[in-house]
Amino acid sequence: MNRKKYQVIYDQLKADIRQGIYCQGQLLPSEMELCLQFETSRETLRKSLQLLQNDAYIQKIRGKGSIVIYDPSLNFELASLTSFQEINAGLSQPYQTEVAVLETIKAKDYPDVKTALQLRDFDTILRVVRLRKKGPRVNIVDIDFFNPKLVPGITEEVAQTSIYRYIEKDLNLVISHSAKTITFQPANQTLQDYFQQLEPAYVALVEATVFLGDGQPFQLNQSHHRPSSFKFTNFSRRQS
Amino acid sequence: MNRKKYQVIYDQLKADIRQGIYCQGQLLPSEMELCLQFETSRETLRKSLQLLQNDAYIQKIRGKGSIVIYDPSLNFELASLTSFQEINAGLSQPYQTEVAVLETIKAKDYPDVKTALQLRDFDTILRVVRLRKKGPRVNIVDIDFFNPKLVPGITEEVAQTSIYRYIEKDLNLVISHSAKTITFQPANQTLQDYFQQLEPAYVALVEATVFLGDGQPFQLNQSHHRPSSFKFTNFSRRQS
DNA sequence: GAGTGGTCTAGACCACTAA
DNA sequence: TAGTGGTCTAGACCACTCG
Repeated sequence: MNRKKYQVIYDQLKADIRQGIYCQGQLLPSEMELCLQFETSRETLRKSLQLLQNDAYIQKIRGKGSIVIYDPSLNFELASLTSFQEINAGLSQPYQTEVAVLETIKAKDYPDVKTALQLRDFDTILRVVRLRKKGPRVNIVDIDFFNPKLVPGITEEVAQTSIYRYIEKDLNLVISHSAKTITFQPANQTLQDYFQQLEPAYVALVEATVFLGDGQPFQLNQSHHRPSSFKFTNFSRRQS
Repeated sequence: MNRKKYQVIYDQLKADIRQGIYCQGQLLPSEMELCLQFETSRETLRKSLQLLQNDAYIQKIRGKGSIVIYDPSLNFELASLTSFQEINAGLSQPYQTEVAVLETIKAKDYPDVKTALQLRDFDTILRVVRLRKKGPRVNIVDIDFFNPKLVPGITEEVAQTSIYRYIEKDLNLVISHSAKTITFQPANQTLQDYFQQLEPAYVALVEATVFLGDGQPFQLNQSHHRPSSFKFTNFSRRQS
C-alpha cells in the first residue's frame, strides 16, 4: 500500500463532511464503528480524527462523540502555507502575474533581508517583484528575496508560473514552514506607482520568512495588498 | 498521577528549549534516548514531540532527528484563542480597560450579528464596547456581541475584568474554538471619536466568532486596532 | 549497516456523558 | 450502567539519512 492509512481515512471523512453526508452539528459514528468500517486500529483512526479536528472539521467531546463543526462559508486557505499559484488555480476569476523585476542584489545593501535569510555581507540575493492583476488593476505586489545558494536557477519563466512548484518538483527540496506577520504600512512612491490608485496611501503587508525542511530560511516574501481587497482568515482553538 | 504524561514531557522540553538548553539549529536527543530519559513508551513521547512541532518549537526530519527551530524573537500569542486579559497580564506595560457601553439590543436590528450568532429576530443580544488604553491613548476598541441565553449574567464588573474567566470559572462552560478574519476598514465617526486621532482614518479589524464546546456560537468579537500599533503573527506549515 | 523517525496494531485502563 | 472518547503501552515493520 502506497498511501498512509490514516491519510486515506482523513481524506474520506473530509470529503464526506464537505459533501454534506455528515452535516454541521451532527455526530460522526463512534470511533469503534469507524474502526470496523475502515478496518483499522483505534489509534490509527484517532490520528485521522485528530487531523480533522486540527483542520476545523470536527470537535471531539469526551463521553459524547465527534461533532461536525465545518462551515462551508469559511475559507482557511490563506492561513496555511500555500503559494499564490496554488490559491489562484482555485479562483473562479484568476489573476494574471507580471514579473516587474528580477535582479541579483548584494546582501549588505539590504540589512533586514540579510538578517531574515541569515546571510553574510558578501552573499548575494535574488530579488523578484511580481504584480498580481485583474485586468489592468493591480491588487497585490509581491516582493520576494531568495537565497540563491539554497534555491538556484530561478528564472523569469519560473517566476511567471510557480516558484514553489520549481523548488519542490525540479530542485526536489522540501518547503517546510513559515513565520508570518500582518501589518498596515504607508505605501512608498514605488508601490503607489504599481497600484496606480490607493486610497488611502497604505497597504496591508504580509511578510513571511519561509524555511526548508532542514530549517534554513530560503525566502523572504513581502506581499503588499490593496487594503480594500485584503482578507485574512484564521482558525484557532482555546488551550485547555 | 494527575497530569498527563505527554503534557509533562511537552512542558519540560518546551521549557528546556526556551531556556536555551537546546538551541536553535541543534538536534534533540533521539526518540529512543528521550523514552529512556522520561521513562515512557515511544508513542507517548512522540505525542509530546508532535505538540512541540505544532507549536513551532521543533521540526522533525526522518532519518536525522528533531531539530530545534524555536525563535524567541517571534511571538505567536495572537494566533491562538487567548482573551485580551490573558495577553495583557503578560505585558510589561499593561493596558487599562474602560467599559464604554453595555446594553441589551434586539437581534433583528443587527442582521449580521444575528447571522453570526445563529439567532432569530425576537432574540436579544448583549452589546459591550470596551476601550483598551495606555494612559489617555486608546489603541484598541473592542465591540462584543454575546448571546445572553448561552452566557447570562455578564455585568459591567465582569466586562471590566475578564469575561472569559467569568464564562469558564463561574458559568463553568467550555470555550472551544474561533473563526477569525482580519481586514482593514475605514473608521466611522464613532470609532474616530474613540481613537481621538487616527492617521489614516482606517482601522485593522479582527473579527472573531467564538464557539462553546458543544459547537454553539456565543460571541462575536470585533476588535478594532489602531493601524500603526497592529501586528498579527502566525505560523504555518506546508502540507505534504 | 546502524541509527533515525513514520506507521500501524491490539489491548488495557481511565474519565466523562447520558439514560 | 453502557457507551463514548483520552491516555498509555510494547512491539512490529517500514523509509530515510549518513558514514
